Amino acid sequence: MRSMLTGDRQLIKELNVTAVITAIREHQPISRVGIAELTGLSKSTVTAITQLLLDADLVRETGSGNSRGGRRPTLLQLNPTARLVVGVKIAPQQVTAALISLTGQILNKEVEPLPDRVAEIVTTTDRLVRRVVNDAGFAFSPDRLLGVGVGLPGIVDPATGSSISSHFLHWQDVPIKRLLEERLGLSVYPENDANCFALGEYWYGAGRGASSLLGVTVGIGIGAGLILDGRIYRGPLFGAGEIGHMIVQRDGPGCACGRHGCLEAVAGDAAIVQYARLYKGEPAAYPGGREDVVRAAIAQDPHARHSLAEAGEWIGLGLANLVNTVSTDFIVVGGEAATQAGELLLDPIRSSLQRHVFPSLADRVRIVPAALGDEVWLIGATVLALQRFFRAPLAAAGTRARTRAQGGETGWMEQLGRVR
Amino acid sequence: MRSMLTGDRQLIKELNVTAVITAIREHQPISRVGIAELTGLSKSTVTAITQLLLDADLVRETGSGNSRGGRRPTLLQLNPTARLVVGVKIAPQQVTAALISLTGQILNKEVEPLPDRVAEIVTTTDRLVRRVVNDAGFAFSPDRLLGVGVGLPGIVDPATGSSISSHFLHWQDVPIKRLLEERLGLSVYPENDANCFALGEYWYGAGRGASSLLGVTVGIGIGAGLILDGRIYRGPLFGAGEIGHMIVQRDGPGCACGRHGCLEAVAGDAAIVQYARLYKGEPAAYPGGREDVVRAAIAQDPHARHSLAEAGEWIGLGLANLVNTVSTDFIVVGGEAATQAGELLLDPIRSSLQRHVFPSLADRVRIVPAALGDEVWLIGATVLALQRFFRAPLAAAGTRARTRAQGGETGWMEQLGRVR
DNA sequence: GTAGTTCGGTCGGCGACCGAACTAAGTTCG
DNA sequence: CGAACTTAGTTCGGTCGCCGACCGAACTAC
Repeated sequence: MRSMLTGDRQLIKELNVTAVITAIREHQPISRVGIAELTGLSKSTVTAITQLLLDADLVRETGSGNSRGGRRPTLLQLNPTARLVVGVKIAPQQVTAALISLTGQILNKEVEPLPDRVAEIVTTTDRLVRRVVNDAGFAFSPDRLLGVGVGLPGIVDPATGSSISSHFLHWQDVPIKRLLEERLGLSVYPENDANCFALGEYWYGAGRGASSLLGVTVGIGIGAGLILDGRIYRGPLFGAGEIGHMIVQRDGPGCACGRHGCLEAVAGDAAIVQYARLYKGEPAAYPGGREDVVRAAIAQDPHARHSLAEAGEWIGLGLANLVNTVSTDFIVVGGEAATQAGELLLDPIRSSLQRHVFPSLADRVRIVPAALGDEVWLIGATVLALQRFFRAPLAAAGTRARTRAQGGETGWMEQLGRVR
Repeated sequence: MRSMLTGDRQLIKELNVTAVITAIREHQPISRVGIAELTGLSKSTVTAITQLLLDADLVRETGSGNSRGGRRPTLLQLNPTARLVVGVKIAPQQVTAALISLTGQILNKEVEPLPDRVAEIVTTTDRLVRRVVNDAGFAFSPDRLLGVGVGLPGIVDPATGSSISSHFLHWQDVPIKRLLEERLGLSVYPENDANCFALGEYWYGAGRGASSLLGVTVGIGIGAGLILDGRIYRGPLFGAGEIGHMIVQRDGPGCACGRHGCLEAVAGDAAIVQYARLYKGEPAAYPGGREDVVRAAIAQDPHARHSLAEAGEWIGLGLANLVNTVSTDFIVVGGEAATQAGELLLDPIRSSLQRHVFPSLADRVRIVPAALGDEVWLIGATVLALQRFFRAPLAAAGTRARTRAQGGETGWMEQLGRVR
């Protein structure tokens, strides 16, 4: 029997405790009064909740701040290693694990090559996670470890934590969450890698402070993760953001997915190389593939530049379509190709986006390069575990929940009188 | 100072009262025990809350149900006219207002031609709303009337309730919410018309029971409203769903919006007529425009049919792109052209969608015709006011709120001990 | 030195929930 | 056909998290 959202005291407490923790995380060092002002909670409630957090050693008092004309405030700070999270990235070539603090710092990191079979991947991941914790000098305990975020290519079912399908890993319905949880004894949060990228940039990178964010990765494939109101948006079919297979050219060139005219087919690594060879008129040019093309473009090769511009034109069109239909206003571009090519790719994307987006929106869309580099995947993956602790930056209130500040407008409920 | 989401007793009460009302609305007639099972609330709480609703005459006891082996249950039903809402549609030619009950029944309806100037439109709307309430024999009182939902073309800012821009009405930054509220003394909820269509079909039409829904209207323009987890998704720029200006053909035919290759330009009414004339080889054929083309298609005219098929092909491609990127699984198609042409248009759309959507998603997307006819706009508009009362069907829990059924998994909070 | 301000803590009360016990009104079965 | 059992709904007492009011400590300003 499905159960509707209802509230009880526990809900209130969870709401308020996470509000306090989040206020501390985002504004530390901060006083109790500061928290009260920020959250709208009363001073007494803040006192009580911070006491709980102090008892649990999640928060520490760290000296006192400047007086505002009276008693000096006691400042509170998060204890970043009171709890820890582990981020894992499963890529086509290798597995990486990193131990990460509550403030997003990487404390330890290790890599191993990716085995072939699923069972071995699980074993390798298990070993890496344990090693990365133990070698940093922490006990491997569920009390200390909030969980393990796992970024991997392909579509993941958020309910079961199964990898529904992953082209690159040749997976189909692999219950990766269950497999890893059985081995590790920790909560495991598998997630699409583009979503991890978007989450990482949203919490700690270029997207801090944005209300929503589209994180685009350009490389062999073209992927995107969509953050709406602080949470990953997956959609009912769990494939949201799969921009690489948006069809931008009806009856266009064939794609690995079996259809024609996908964005990936006209702007992915392979297409970039193909364009460059075509423009140059040498079918064997750029033997090193996309890396060669970008290197040549940086060295002023006009054919290579033209090729990047063409890919950027298509990507910009695809992004414009997403902006037109999803109405998002902040785009972060990363991934290998984008990182290597920088403005040589970003500039054509930007100009194409401007031309193709709905005119009245054109000047309200920001598009920026990724800020976090290669570790964004790991950090983003851990956010999934952290969200049990912290509320997303700027997280919108739930469905109907009032934020205390505005208050009014509801009204009608008061007419009902008191219970009993 | 921004205030974070926090909870207090009032929040709990609001949550639970709306849960109870919603349970009654969706499952009436229903017993108190039934509500308790449905919501997860205790019997005693349900008793208390239903007592409040009975006192307010929002709910009535209507006999008793069948025994399940013990005392017979007392059945509760909503009093559909305990509160009323008014739906308004501002279309390019006319203004319509309808008085609607809590169960979505139209009690009274009136139409007037659309005046030119904004001030006159406000006056006309004010008059219509008052008349539609008074003529039905109800007092025009804010206590009785929950509010007025207003559907209109163009982009609406949900925060201020201003019409940011409306092509068809030639509006730019019209504070329609404020203007109407000053006249009416009621809460006014302006909303994009495609969103109203989607909301109406979601609550009362073809989309009942879906978790998310994409409502597409095909006519002069092509629009769409997106319902995610029971709520309208507008996006940071408030233009979400503007599928009509998705670019499906790079450097394609010019569009009224100033760009090239928009879906509307290759599949709107004008394009349909253009195709038909081209196929037939008579530039002056089908003088009655799209209506003539569809009539001819129904009468087996091959050129007209081919023209609808071509438009459907493009629309299916556009929808496939939305499915690919937003990962929605349920599409309702309505609007004048779709209503008139029926399967002649829907069939090509369906087949094109199947071919263009990401293969693994193809058999999981449902696409159906609208169920509600012309009044969907009015009914959908009133949902906006009703949402203060009812929770959306299947509404997902707020950001972090637990639904009681699953319960577990949070865990860590319990370790904190009790407040004080 | 005194008055005023700010910070943080304590205490009592409130109110919404829940569980347990109870009443009410059926059904089942020997 | 009556006792035992079931189910529906109410009442009552208990719990717990929040809030407002008040207080002392610590600091500034004059």
